[in-house]
Amino acid sequence: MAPGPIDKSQVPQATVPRLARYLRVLHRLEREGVPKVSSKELAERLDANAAQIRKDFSYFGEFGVRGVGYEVEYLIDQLSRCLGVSEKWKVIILGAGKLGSALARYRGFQEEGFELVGVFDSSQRVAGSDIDGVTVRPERELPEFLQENPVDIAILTVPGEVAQLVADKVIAGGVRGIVNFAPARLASVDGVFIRQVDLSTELMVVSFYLSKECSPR
Amino acid sequence: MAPGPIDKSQVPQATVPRLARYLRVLHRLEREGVPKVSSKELAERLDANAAQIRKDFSYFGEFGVRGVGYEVEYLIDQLSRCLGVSEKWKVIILGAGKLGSALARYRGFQEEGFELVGVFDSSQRVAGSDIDGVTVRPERELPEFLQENPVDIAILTVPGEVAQLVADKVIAGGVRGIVNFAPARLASVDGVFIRQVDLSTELMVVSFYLSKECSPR
DNA sequence: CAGTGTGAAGGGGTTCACAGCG
DNA sequence: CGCTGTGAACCCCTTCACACTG
Repeated sequence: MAPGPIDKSQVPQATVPRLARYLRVLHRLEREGVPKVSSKELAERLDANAAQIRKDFSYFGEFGVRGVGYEVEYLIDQLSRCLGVSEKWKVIILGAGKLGSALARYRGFQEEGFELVGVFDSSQRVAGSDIDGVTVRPERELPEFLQENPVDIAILTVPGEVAQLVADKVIAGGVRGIVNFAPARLASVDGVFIRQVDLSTELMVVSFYLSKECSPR
Repeated sequence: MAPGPIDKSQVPQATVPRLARYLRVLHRLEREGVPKVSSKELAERLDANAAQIRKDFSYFGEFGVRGVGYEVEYLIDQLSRCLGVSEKWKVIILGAGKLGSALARYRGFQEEGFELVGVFDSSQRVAGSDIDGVTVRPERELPEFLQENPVDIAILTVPGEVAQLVADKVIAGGVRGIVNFAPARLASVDGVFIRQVDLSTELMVVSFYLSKECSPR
């Protein structure tokens, strides 16, 4: 692959979440003190296809040594850079309900370059309370907060009915990335990346494959 | 499409989660009192392609009336049956941590034919506590519980290190479907459907598309 | 004649197979 | 000689276009 900046539109969308998974396994290998790894070994750990892994890497550069494999630490550096997790991203959570506060307390996000700088909720009841050191603020303070504290990514865990409204507010406040857990499609906006996550569909997918058949009538 | 039982392997994997989303929009239309809908109208609500929707339906039967569209209630019945959510599925949650208890309290699951019959946790501290009427039990009671109460689906929200261990236990206990939120691939087992959900990758996907570029070195 | 149902075309992603290199 | 990097084949899925029908 040619050197120089990579055109992201050339990278298959399906590749991106896989890179994140590769990175997780690589971190584990690093902790285990494994210095190098082949695409075949990685594939076994992930039960994936070795060629797939090599091709995914190839969109970004040549990270391996032919006949040998990949140096774990070097590969982690490269993939982190490709995924953009070497940068420090400022994150806020909108909606301190069940899911929102669960995510706020989740360590995993913090570990990979994401810094939770605020939690907002419309309810007066939860406002002022504290989630692992981050204060829950009333949602009406959001515009002012965004003006004073530039935020990169917003996680939406609000009810579906207000999701679009809240999304509009964070976008107006300069947020460029949204992970939406609310069961509502958000209108797309130029320059803003929106990722939809549908937890409630997951059980139905399982239900589909479990149910014996689905004959008409 | 021919009548009679449908072969699930004929249905594209990508179609299944979409059916769940169609169903959600249809339920909203039902609540709004809309009696019928065309694939074009559905497509606008979902921002999807109308032909896609029609093709997805076509794997299961002919649900519409040419020149008219689809009757909302009838379509809901048909899609529910296809997805298997007309049946009542018994669900347990393994791991009453942040995410586990958030999911346990989540109403959405209950509404679509899924019945939460148990929550289990390895910690003595949480065992005995109560989440919206469901008692959290110590994990060692799991085998006995599964013997007395047949369970269809298990939701895994345990730490990654013990996920495989816990999965083995529920499979041994007769569970045939697993939704795994733990950041660990589970070994596949014949006759058991496993769905992997990776929350921690979602932020990285956003980070990828936000970061300006990823030039080598 | 409007909107469904669907064969066929098109595109994207995965897998193969092997050339290339350490 | 072994494993990477990658063009090409393959496969799955999406989209188009239109025949079909209430």
